[in-house]
Amino acid sequence: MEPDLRRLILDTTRHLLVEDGYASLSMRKIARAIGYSATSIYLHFENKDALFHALIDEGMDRLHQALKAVEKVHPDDPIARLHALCRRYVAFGLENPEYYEVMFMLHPQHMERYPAEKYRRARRNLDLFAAAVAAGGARGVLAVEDARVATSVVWSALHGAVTLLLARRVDVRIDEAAFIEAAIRHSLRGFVPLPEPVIS
Amino acid sequence: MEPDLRRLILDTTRHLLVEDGYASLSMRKIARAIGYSATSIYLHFENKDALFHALIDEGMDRLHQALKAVEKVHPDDPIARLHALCRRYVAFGLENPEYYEVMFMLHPQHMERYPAEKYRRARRNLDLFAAAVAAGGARGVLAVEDARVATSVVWSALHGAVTLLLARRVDVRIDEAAFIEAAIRHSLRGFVPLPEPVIS
DNA sequence: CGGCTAGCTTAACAGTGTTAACTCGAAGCA
DNA sequence: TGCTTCGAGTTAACACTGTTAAGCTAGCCG
Repeated sequence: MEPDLRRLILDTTRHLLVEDGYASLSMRKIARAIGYSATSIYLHFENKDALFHALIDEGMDRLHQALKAVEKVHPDDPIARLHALCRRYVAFGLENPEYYEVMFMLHPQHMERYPAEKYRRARRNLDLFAAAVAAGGARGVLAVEDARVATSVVWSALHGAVTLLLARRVDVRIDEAAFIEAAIRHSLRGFVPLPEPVIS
Repeated sequence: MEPDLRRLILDTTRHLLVEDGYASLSMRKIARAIGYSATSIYLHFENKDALFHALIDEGMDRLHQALKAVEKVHPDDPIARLHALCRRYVAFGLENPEYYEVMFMLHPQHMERYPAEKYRRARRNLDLFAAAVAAGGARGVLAVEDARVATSVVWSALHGAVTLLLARRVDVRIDEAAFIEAAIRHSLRGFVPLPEPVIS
């Protein structure tokens, strides 16, 4: 009956994810929400994991679009570009907690491994950071030893901030915006070229 | 019959958590492992959440002991102390993924909120970091604006590294130890005093 | 009309957290 | 000793979960 039940399932799932969270989401609940029986979902997705993988795909695409948009704003200033990418990444995580959770926080234990073939899609997002880091390194404005490692380190810092905020583990007396800005600045300051190693 | 069934439940739960992971852990499975009926667990713990809260308590204590041990090694060098605390924190997370998960990665959605009264216990661990950060700030060897924020920022970076590693999201071509060391150094370098703001 | 198929359904299996009601033995006490 | 109380542990049940097997049915093709 429905022309694109798959599309309807995905939208409803995302919607329920926002409303009730990942923990309480069930196939039967999704089915109830769309007015079909639970088994209909299995006609469009192999299982619950496959459904979440599809959501990861969409989330990665959305993030990529968001990051690409800010990337173009600073084509010639790697530091400003990196700063903007960081802000956008954290903002995306906080604006789309349901996406962020399925994209980056579900463990291999919780979910069948995200197919390796699809990892490339996920890596595109990291590549935008890597390009800015490498450009800054090449231009000498950022102290970068290994661009690949440095990129992961920055990502790691952003990921830590997002996840702590989403899990509400950050001291409530700290202003959220101030914390985010401090985390990003702190991470970028880790790239400041030093005359000699101060930290041994 | 059993002199301390509560103790047995906790140990078995931790054991199962290590072996099979959080996702596949059930009250009935725990009960089967200890040779009691599932409902016996409810005589010692209000519900599954309470059982996990007890595990959080133990994890926080273990972490505190680990951090206190390294804290005493560098009583007069805030930077070295902070560095050692960071290493130990990450090591703890990777050595005790099951504890780390229930301690810092379960969402309020997944679990009844960890009681506010017990948060103090959790905060003790952060306080060890805060003391080192504040000491470094007072001594002028670390550039610290707001010690509370700075402490959370460092913690956030460590948390990001631990969670990405546990979720196996870090590029497999990057050596784990190198990544950890880079993340910690990067975070500490964010405290290097600067003559003027390079990052606007 | 008969047969096929796509799309959806119901029924079922084995599992989950949790509650209510029960058993049963030990302890306390008259 | 006999009776009661109590507490630790039990079974049975409820309302869920993801998933599979089998069945139904409307529409299309020959």
